[in-house]
Amino acid sequence: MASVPRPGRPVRGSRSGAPIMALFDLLGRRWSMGVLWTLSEGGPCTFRELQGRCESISPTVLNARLKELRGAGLVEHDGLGYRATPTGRELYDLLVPLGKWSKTWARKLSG
Amino acid sequence: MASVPRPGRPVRGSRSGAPIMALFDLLGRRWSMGVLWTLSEGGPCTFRELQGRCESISPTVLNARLKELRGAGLVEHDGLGYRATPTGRELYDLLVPLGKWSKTWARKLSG
DNA sequence: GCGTTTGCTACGCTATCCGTAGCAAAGTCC
DNA sequence: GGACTTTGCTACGGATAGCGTAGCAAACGC
Repeated sequence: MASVPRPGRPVRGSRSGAPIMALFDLLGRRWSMGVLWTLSEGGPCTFRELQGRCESISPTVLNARLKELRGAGLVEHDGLGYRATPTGRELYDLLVPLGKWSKTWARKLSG
Repeated sequence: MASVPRPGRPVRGSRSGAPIMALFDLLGRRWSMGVLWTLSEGGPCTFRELQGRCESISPTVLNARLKELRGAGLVEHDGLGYRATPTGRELYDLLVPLGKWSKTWARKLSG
């Protein structure tokens, strides 16, 4: 499996390991933001339900993304299932404006 | 080449084509956010200089990302080179908080 | 016991990404 | 005019990441 990108160490796309590049490396993987988004919006849930919420994700990739997000301290797993950590919540809060913006973007593209 | 994700049409990861999922599809590709970030931070520049700023991107992928970002109306190309469009700027402005946040995230992970 | 749920892995295939090389078109200089 | 450089981009072959389907071991419910 690919290693979990961590700020301060060289990551894909940056020898310096600048935090933003480490973050982009982490989030710039298929389904990374989608999983965090879905988990934060819909609330904590099991692996299988998360798979269901993300209509078309394969368990292989879901598991990979969850490992990475857990390694990055954004998602955690307890007896009841998966949930966003407070840190993951923070990041989700920063993604919310993207959700709003994407709607106006959609109008621009179609109109 | 992969098609440019557009809101309103089914995209990777969402049959509904919800704008946010189309955006995640677009941004959740290697170097997508990095290119937009680099272009917005450093200002307009040529293909080759952009390649230089992104230390380790291959021209194949840079060209693919640029086509997608242009198709999405976030980047444009004139006689002088590439630049972020006003829309691309808007999106960049939403990414800036991620840059700030990533620094505290980095401290959390290392400390 | 027996069925269900859960988290996850195995497998083979496709798509994406990689580095290196190089090409055609457009300047730039003399 | 002709040589040189810059620019945007493509070709190629190999490596990595992601895909869908199937299934397994452990934990639970009854």
